[in-house]
Amino acid sequence: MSDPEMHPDDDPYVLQGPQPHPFWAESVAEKILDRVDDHPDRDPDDPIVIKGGISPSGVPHLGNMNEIVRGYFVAEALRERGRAVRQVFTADDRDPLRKLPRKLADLDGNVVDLGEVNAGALGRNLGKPYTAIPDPFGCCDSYGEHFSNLIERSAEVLGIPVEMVSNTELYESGEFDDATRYLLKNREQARDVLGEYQDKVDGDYVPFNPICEECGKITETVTGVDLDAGTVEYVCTDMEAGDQTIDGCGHEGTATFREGKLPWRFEWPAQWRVLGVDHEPFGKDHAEGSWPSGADIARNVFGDVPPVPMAYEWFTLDGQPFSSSSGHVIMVQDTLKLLEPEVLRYFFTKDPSKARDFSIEHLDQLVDEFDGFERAFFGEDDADETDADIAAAAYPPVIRPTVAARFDAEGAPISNPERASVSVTDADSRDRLDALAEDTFRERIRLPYTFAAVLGMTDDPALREEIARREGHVPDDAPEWVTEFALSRVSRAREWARRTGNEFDYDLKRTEMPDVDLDAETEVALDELADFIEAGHAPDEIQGEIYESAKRHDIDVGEFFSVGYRLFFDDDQGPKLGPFLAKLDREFVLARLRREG
RNA sequence: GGGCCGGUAGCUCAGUUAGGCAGAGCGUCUGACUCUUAAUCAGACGGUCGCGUGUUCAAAUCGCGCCCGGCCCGCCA
Repeated sequence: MSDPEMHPDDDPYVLQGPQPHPFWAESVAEKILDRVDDHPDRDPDDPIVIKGGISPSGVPHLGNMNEIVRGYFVAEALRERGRAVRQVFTADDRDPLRKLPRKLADLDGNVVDLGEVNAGALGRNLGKPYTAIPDPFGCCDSYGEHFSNLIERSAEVLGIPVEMVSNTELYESGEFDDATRYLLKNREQARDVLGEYQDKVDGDYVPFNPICEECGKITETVTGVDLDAGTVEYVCTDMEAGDQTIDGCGHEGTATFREGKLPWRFEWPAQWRVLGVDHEPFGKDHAEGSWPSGADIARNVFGDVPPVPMAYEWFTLDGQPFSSSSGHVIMVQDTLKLLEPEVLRYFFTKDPSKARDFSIEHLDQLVDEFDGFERAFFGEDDADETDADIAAAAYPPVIRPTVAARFDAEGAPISNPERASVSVTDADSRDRLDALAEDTFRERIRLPYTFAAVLGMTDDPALREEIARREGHVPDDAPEWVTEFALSRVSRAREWARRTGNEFDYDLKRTEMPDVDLDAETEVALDELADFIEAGHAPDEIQGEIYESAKRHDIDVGEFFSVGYRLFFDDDQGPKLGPFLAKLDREFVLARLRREG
């Protein structure tokens, strides 16, 4: 094994060094155009193909979404330049199940322990292709289809148009036949090239793994190749999978090219060939491993030009690596309970060559940053030039699926839209929506995230709105859709505060009175306050009376407020108390101030 | 052991192309507002730009050496 020279175009760290554009996706798009327009045998009118792909092996977490969302921004930059783009995603579902995941997720994105589904049944399927394993949830045709569906839904809720391609179907329909035949015919050459990267490749190596017709597992021992018949002979031997061995059944049989799979290092370049892939982002795990060999195989075995690569760094979740097995994961569906989809899309506009933490604890920072990004696009901030340039390029693809979801074809706002994101690819709709974003959507109001969290202290929508108005976030003349849109952040921010249990996690203690320790003076002051409220006074007057009653009894004003917050929120801070108490139902307020329950 | 990517304020991150005063937001602290929803406003604190070294009038930025973290270099994907 040596260290083969890499073709200069195949360096996967494409964002290293000088870049022509401030937004990375535009720089990558430009690279793709250079390659595509240079390509001797390709029709410039053919759509550019961007691919991503993973094995549907378990919970598809936010990190996995890089495969789709990074490609989306590149696709958008190309569409912006008038090119037609197909974004495809291969579910690499003929890969064998190698070990049992500890966590799974149902189609709605609820994570469950392996023990909650039929683990025993799953264990019998080690070594079989994901599409040959029954769905543990029983809702899809196979294990592979279940998790492919989950990935597809993740893309869908982000409004990203992806064509899902099942690898198994590519094999079964014969799409891989030619590439397989070619590799088997040229297996000397295939061995030589791959042998540069892998020690294990020896004279017996055959780049094809049949599926055993007896036990259904992927096998590795090919004993003969019959190109004319289009078959291989095999023996079903044991297979090493990490530290464990998956037993073979010893069966000797014959398989067609459709009854097996190519080893990954060949399968990837074969996918590029079959699907005509022009660009593919991939995680850093591939960057030094399968990418260099794959690019080499494409060039020097298949005689193809490999796609424009892009290695991306991995995300962490609250500072720790994502781990499907331990359950340290978050899915798109989860994050959308905490943030608007455009904020999540924005997260993926950041430089892919840097590792990034998705911090739930500091989610308010991400949202604030997004709000600033949006203001920069609309020219509402004195953003610096670079930020403005990035916003100009990145904001339209970030916001378009949101605008598409919230306005109908005539540009009229849709109240409580069913979906938060709708994907759009055709040029006319894109233009219409971008114009809509520029003139109508620019009126949107974003409540500061932490303020929205505080508004979540009450479930009463009218009260939320009133407080938002009183605090000047929503002007009197705001159109109805603007108000609704502004307040739609409250439930998400509320969920964030609740989940993190942070200082914005106010919760009106309606049913049970929190423990309070009161001295006699304070009790009298509270009684007087209750009497005052009972007599019927305006919100501002109640606020004033809180001061007055505290002063009358020589109680520190700050402490008296704290007592109030303790009584109603079991917290030492909270909303502006007077107006808030004025809005709550009188009976409850009086009873609580009088410590009656 | 070898290769690659990353390391900038307490936190999240810009800035590294093309060398030119060390930056933003958040947090913290102080002050103001006849003071209590995230307040707001003003100000302050906060840095060995991972470490060292070389080049340079000038280094977060370029070279070399090293440290730390991650990934790859077996299999698999």
